Amino acid sequence: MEQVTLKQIAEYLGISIATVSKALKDYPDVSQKTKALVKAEAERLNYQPNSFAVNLRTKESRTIGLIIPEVVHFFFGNIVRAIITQAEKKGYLVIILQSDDNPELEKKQIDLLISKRVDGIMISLANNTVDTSHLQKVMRLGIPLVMFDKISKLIPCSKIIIDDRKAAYEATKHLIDQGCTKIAHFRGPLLPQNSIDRFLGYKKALEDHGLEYNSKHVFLCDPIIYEKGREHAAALLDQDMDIDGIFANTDMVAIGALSVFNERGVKVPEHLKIIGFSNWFISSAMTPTLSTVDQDGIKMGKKVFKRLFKELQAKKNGQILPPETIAMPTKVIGRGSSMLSKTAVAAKS
Amino acid sequence: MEQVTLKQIAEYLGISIATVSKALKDYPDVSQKTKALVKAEAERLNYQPNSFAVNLRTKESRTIGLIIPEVVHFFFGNIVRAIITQAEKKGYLVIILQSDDNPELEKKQIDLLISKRVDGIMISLANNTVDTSHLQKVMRLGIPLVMFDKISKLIPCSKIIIDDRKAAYEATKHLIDQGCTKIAHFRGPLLPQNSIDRFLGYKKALEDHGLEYNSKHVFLCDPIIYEKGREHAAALLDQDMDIDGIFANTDMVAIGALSVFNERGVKVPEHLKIIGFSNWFISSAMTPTLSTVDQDGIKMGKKVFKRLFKELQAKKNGQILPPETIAMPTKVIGRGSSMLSKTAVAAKS
DNA sequence: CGAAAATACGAAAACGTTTTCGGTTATGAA
DNA sequence: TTCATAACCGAAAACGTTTTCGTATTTTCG
Repeated sequence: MEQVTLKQIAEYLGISIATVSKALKDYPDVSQKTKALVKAEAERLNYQPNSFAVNLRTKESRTIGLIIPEVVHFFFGNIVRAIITQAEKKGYLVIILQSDDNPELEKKQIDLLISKRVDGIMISLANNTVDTSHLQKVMRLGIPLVMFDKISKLIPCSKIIIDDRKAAYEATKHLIDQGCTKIAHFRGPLLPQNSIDRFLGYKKALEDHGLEYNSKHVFLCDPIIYEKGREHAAALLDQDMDIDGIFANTDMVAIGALSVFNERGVKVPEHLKIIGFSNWFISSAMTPTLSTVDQDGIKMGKKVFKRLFKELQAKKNGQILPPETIAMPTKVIGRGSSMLSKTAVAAKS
Repeated sequence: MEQVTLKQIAEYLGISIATVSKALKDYPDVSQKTKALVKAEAERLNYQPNSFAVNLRTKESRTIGLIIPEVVHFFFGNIVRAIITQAEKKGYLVIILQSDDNPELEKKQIDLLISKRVDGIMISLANNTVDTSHLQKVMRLGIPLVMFDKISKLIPCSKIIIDDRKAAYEATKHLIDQGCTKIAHFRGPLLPQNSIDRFLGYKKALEDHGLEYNSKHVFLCDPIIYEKGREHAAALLDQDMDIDGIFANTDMVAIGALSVFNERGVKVPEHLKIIGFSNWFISSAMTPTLSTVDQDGIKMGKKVFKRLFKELQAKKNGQILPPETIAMPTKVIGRGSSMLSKTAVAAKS
């Protein structure tokens, strides 16, 4: 029941603790013979180093922290998954915390991770995080920090993002290409850079294609949930607005809208075309299938960890890497909700 | 940049390390005056105890491990979320590992958690885990272990589950109550107790209501994915099987089937009724809305952590609790895919 | 006033590892 | 044989905390 220690192996073999330790780590100043003996004994006793002691001595925990607004989320879920997998391959364990989009909680969680002495931190900010003092603290302590998806431009750390503006532009352009002329936007909350950029991309696309921008055609979804999609879709119909296309901030919202149109007999895509964002798995299972913007969570998660790992390695060598911002590619996926032809088309971006 | 230690506070105040430590922990043998001084100084220097040292000394990490087959999953996602939240409230951090339904990986991850000296472990087994030696090892080391959802009856630890058999029985009965007489079952893989029990519940319901059980009406979904639902639904139609109801192992499979019926113009629920399992959020957003069995991941997650916490506390007091198996309630949720009336009905269970 | 009891503090060991540095023995060369 | 060198091993410090136990000082009370 009690875990075996170096001391026990040493006593059993009648040698010193130091030699046992060195033998197990293949130090050159231990003979092959004793190495073999020690290793055999360690194996036999099922020795596992006490990581508390190792951590204390080496000052590293081989553990990294991850804070995200929400775990139950197709996009974030994939990121989490990719990060865990990659980290494990490199011998790192991941502590995951969920901020629930609550800046206060986020702050506490950062402190928690710091006090646990994690080697590095990855974070996607809460929607309305404005005070960034907790993040500055992380930087000040020299803990490698990588932000992704929802970032703050104020913090000089590495960031993995997508070009939301460009992606939104292309989603909107897709609707225009399909013949839409009056396009509404179901936007996300006002604060996060994310929703701002998507909104700006939408607006720019309209302007570039000679369509009038009308602020009445922009609906706020805060929070970004299914119900908001339903709500605004219903409003659209009730007010008899002359809309023939919708660019939704997120698939979830688009699906909400879609459900209202299905209920009310509004034909999609004939009467109205709609495109979402994120390419949740479920969007391809809807009727009609939902057009969307593909945003690969797995690739992003990989990138996030890899960047952190690089900074971790650099720190070990006493270096400090200059922050880097990487934009992941996205692509518009045209499906049944925006295209009459049944053949789905993918436009590169 | 360097973290402040007890020693520094002690030197600054000209007192001993021991007194500083005790002052911060409100030991009775420290005067109010010095306590105040120490606390003020600690606050000022932003002291945070080095958890490595604390862990080493106290032999507990205040960290627990969680292994699940898949993070990106509505049900598991909710469980993860609930566990993280509850754990944080009690001062525990959670290390999450994903087994990808791979028994080998699961084994390695258990070893990883043991070597990290987590205080306790929560696990939902991979679908085809048969060798349970790694779990026995956990038990042998006296590490509190709680299994949930996908469990092994061979391990004498606490388990949080649902009564799959009963739930499946009631789902099938629901279809029968709606007038179905030829009911197919899209079942899960052969090994996990889960799918076995759901299958058995289905079979029992048929028999209890005078309907003939026909093994040709049972379709295997392995893995349990959307595509399998589509595949079997298509087969059903192609072979012109005279089926008027489907009980699917999972909502995902039901949604796959639903999409085929939508495409092929099979009216649901008029021609055919269908019910899923798990009550994924998305099931209420489908057209038609999907009937299902509600299985509350959040409640289950809470229960899982609470049980582990209890065992953790007991262990601290040198006790060891007898294992307990808790079944969480489920309930059938009738929606558009199985009921003609638009009003959804919830039958208690 | 003197003894007993209460109060406040600190010395030191312990947790299990890593790593430096010095020492001992064996090896080889002169 | 002698000395330099290489090969191997171990003593000991260090990481930062917690906690026991002893001691010195003060207080209490007969």
